Amino acid sequence: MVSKRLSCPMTTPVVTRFAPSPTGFLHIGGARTALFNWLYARGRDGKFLLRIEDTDRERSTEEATQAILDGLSWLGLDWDGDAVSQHEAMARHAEVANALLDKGRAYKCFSTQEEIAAFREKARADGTSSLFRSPWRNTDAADHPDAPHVIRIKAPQEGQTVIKDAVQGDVIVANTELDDMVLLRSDGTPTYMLAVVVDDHDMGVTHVIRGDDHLINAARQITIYEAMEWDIPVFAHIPLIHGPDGKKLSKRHGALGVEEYRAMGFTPAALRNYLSRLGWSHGDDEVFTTEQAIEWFDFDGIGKAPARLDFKKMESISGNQIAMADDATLMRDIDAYVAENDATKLSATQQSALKTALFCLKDRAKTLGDLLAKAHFVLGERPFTPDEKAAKALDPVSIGILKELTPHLQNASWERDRLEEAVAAFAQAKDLKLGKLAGPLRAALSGRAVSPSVFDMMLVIGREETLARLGDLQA
RNA sequence: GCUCCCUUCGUCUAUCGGUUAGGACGCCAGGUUUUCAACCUGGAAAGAGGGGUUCGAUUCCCCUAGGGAGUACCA
Repeated sequence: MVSKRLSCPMTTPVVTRFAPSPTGFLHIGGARTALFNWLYARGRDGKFLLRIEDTDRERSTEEATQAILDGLSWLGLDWDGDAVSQHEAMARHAEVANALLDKGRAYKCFSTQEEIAAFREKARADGTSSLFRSPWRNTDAADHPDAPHVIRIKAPQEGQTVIKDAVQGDVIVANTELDDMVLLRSDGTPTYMLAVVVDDHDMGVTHVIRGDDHLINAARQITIYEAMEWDIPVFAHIPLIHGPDGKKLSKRHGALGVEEYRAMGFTPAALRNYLSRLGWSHGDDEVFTTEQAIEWFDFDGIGKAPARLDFKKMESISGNQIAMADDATLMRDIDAYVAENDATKLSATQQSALKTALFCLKDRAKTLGDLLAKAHFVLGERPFTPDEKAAKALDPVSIGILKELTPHLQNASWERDRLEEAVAAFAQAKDLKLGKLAGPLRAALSGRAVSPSVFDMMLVIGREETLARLGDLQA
């Protein structure tokens, strides 16, 4: 159920944002959140902004920021304008906290952390609410001591706050559940609650699409919006992604960062397709282009339950995406994959050879690694040293047969149908099944037991090279 | 503890009160086949449990159970 929007979508251009904290690589769950924000904005002619939530100076690193930027770029999720640093807006956050103070919607709280801890302990023992109720909420400024203090929001204590969530529906939170959260710490730095609200407002964010671990936070944030009399954005809290075992994603699952998927040979298009289907659907559509996803994506297709990662399905979608990829894009993906996984890059010769072979490689690979393995016949060089399985196919008898076949190839017209006819005719003449012949031929041409069709390979490498490879065989 | 959210085949999901509960991945059987991949045919496989509301509930409401989140001077 899609709830009513607070801001008017007809007059307000859509602005979404992705706001990761730079404490590590781009998490696969974060990647999906970014993807959803991106799809929503791109499908509505809106803007997709990027904000690095680096207010926690201890844990934030420059490397992590770079890793996130790289991850997003690789995934093809381009953001509008420059990525902004939340940390740099600290002065503005303090300004808003003070404005709230002036409006009487916030107050200085001089309670020490020890006092608060004691309060909570007692509350727990008494079985009463452990939400801290500051004694300073209504104290006159004249009675304020000259001591360190935080600034707290004066949250409503009666009534309820309604989160009109585009995914979860209306979520009602009793205001007795909301505490006077800290806006500005005693050292003058803003808390996350203050910073997100101020930044989202200042950046003109109209739709906040994020993990549902923030659902309750939205109620707290709404109190800030209301105190400042700012427009409340549309919230869309999406369920988190879980590991294959249904548990929260953690180190134990491995494959947490998008770069690991890149290393596994998944293409950006494949990951976009798979990730978009985790928690979102458009009828029975499974394999689709990014353009279609942009066109189709909307909140009403988002489910409410967390989804598990399924590598088998990811591979299947990846295979389909590789098959439907255009050659130029695929070559770029392959290049990046090779550059990252191998010590050496593809030579210009290898690249052009690979390109001519793509037609028979694309539809039989699930990952880029698969594709490359089957491309050995254009990537390798004569003389080919057969791997173990290929060597088995090249027993003396088979080699003898291939030697006999060679002259037939010498004279054959070099077209797919003619080649097939020639080889089939030869096989029949020798009273052999085609399969009996194709095995050794494949081994001779590629040095592998797995490859594209032998006829396609002959077409790709040409007559001269085909004959040369057959000639390399030693009985 | 309290508050909030979630719950359809093993997995991802469709269904927006009336369906033999559909599709996809995976799995099983058969077919096709020059390997792999692909493809074709068929199959097993689901509404957490219990109450309501209704002529009729997977669908609406309540309870229970099981998951998850929040309850910070973390984000």
